[in-house]
Amino acid sequence: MLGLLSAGPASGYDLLKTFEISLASVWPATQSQLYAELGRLSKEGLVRVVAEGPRGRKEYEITEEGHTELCHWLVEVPPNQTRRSDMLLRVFFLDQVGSDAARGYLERLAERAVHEHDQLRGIREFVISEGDDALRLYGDIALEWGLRLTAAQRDWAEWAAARVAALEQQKAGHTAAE
Amino acid sequence: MLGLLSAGPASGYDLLKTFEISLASVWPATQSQLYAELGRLSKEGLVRVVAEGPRGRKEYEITEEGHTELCHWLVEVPPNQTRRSDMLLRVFFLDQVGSDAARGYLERLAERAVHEHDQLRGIREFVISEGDDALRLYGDIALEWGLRLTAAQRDWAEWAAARVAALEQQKAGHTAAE
DNA sequence: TCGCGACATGTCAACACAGGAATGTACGAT
DNA sequence: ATCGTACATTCCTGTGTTGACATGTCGCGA
Repeated sequence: MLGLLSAGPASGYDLLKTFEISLASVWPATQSQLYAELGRLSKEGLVRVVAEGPRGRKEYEITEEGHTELCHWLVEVPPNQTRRSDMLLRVFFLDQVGSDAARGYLERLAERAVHEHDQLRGIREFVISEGDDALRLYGDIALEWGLRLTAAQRDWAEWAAARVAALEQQKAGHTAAE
Repeated sequence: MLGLLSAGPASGYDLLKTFEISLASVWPATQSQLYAELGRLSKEGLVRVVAEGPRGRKEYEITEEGHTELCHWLVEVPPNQTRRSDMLLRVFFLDQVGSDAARGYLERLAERAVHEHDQLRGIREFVISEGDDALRLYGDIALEWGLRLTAAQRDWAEWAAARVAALEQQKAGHTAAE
């Protein structure tokens, strides 16, 4: 919220819209959370209501303290290391479903990665056309992360599927030899 | 829990220990959650108490239904796409702290990635020594994901820091020329 | 002018999660 | 014999999160 407001004043509704198209992919949150958070921030003096519009619209602005707090969080608060990945959790137990289904799972992961990668490429082309230099720099860096991540995921999933296939083969040969 | 129990019967305490050394990095959870989950699973008939040991120890076993449910989850339940990343969220607002601090943040990300990568390499070497083929396959595949992810993160962070530095340079030159 | 869709905020119940405290038992070493 | 450690489970409190529901306003086109 503080980050979004640092680009200029906006209402909760505005922030919600901006949030959904830009940040929801890296930080999912619901409307209730956003409004609740605005209330909290307002009570703590990190944001301030600067105007009231038509339908009860309240326009918020980031305060000095808010900006200080934002910068503090950006560079000083230690990043959260552990991310939860159900995708990887499943891999640990993939031996339970047999190598055929396991290979299928990995192949589907590869396909999904390719699909996501293409989507991101589409977004980048769209964003590039309306570039405004310094402001778009960090958005592009984040996008690049997505591109590299999905590319790595495709490679990995294909590699893993091949390894499973190799073991499958080896086992079949072993059984036939006996 | 179901996945861990599919390797054989165990108590909540056993599962907790196994969990901490093997899965906590991809699926953080606390002791309270694990015990609570066991209770729930037991009530739903997906696990069953097979023996009571010394200190109130209850040994659980996965049931037929539990195993069916596990396999169902592994291959049929659609994976969760959105992962939360405070690291990436910060990148979006990095222009707020100036290019110097921003570059510092990215460089620290690169360092952290290298450190994690080394740790994972250490783990792999330790695991390789006590390999038992098919069983260790999927653990190794998961490990490989970690290695590729951290390598990609280092490359990306270094690339991003260089881009920020380039823009910084360009700006400085522009200002000096005026 | 009527109604629909976008605007705009707020509340609620249910559940997930983190972290820690409370409680107690068994075993092995001294 | 007893003391510390590992074993083993349960409960509690506060906070984060989800998804749905409630409420109402404005503007525009038929």
